[in-house]
Amino acid sequence: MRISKEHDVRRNEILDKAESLFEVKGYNKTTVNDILREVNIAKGTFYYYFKSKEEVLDAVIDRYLEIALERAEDVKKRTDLAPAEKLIQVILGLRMGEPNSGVIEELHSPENALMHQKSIAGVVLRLTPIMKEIVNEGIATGDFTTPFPEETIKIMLTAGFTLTDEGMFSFTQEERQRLIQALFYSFETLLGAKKGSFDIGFERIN
Amino acid sequence: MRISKEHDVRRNEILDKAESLFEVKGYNKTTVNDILREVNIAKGTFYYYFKSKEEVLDAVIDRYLEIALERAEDVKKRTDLAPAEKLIQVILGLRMGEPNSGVIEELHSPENALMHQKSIAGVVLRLTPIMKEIVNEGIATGDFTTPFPEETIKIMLTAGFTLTDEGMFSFTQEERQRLIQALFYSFETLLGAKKGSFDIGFERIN
DNA sequence: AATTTCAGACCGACCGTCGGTCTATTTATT
DNA sequence: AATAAATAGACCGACGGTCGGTCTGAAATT
Repeated sequence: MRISKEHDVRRNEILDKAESLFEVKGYNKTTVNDILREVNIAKGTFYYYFKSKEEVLDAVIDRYLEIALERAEDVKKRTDLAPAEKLIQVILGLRMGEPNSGVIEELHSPENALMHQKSIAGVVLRLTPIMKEIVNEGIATGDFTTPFPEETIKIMLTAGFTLTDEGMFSFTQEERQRLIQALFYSFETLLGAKKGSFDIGFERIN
Repeated sequence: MRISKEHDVRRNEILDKAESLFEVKGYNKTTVNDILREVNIAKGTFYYYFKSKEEVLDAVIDRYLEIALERAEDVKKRTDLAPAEKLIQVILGLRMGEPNSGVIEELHSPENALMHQKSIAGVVLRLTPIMKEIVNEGIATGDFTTPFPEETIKIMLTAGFTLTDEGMFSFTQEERQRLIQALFYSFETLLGAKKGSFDIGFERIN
């Protein structure tokens, strides 16, 4: 039996199922055949929409990044938040290392190394410009002072993204909270922000 | 024709050739058959020494880490260096992101994602304890002040390792130098060290 | 209104490659 | 001679990807 659908509908079906499979079994262990079974299509159909399994991964990550970027843009525009608070919001919006939230980070490392790497690269490349504008605001208002605004952002994004990845490092609840505290404290320090301006309550990270 | 060798000799032969293949073609694209051809052994021999291709990768990385750790221990012991200078030495000893130096970082990302991830995890896990001792020295002498010594080390290691990976990000010569400056500046700042104590001459990074 | 044409969605058999297994055989050790 | 260690390479199954072709609905032609 043959079911024909609109291009974008089918494409998104594939993306949705692939995404959840990647989350559950990891990218490596997810077979193209797994995806076919889930979406109920034939091999040919899959390769009609994507030219490789990796391209599906790219598309999945892209979709996630698009959402994150939009959220970040919204936060940037707000006038009721101080620059520091905006940065906190943007970072929390990434929901780094939190299972079942976005696309990223499940299971043990070998399965998801590629997904992890592509995610970091994407986040750093695309989120840095927006965050840089926020930091510049902060510099203009005198909230921040730093000789390396852009580099500071990149450092904090990579470190945060990698260290909170449960597939790479494991920690107790306390270690995790302490790490997150340290990350925000470091951001604050490197930006030369007022002490305490990057403090977040525990409720916000769990 | 059949050539028999001592266990460790053969094992290291495999490791050596695998390592250079990983560097040249990347881990993913390097076939077990490639390794066999290079070492001139049969499949059975390979799997007599290693139970999987991934185990070879682990062994290669482990060898690299062993060397880095030894260097770090040596630096730690020295009495002619200030803590800050010791940390610089340890980090430069990693030769992060430098092609053809250690095992790590060649080519484009997808091929080496796993290698990269395992390297970071290994470096962070095994190097942090040693660097922590050095930082503690610095705290004792009053050179450093920080509420998060261990976390600071981890942040700087992951950021440095990832951002200088030419397989993930590309930069011009100037961008690269500026990034490295920023990394050392950040380390200095987060450790609360005296300004300029982490300054390095350009000669030392090229 | 009936028929032809066309494009794009879809199908699944097939292929080459690759990591890994199995068992036989040779070499070293005692 | 017996045993263990090392080597060999034919073989296997799974996987990503290809290819030739089919189905369907809508536009164009008659």
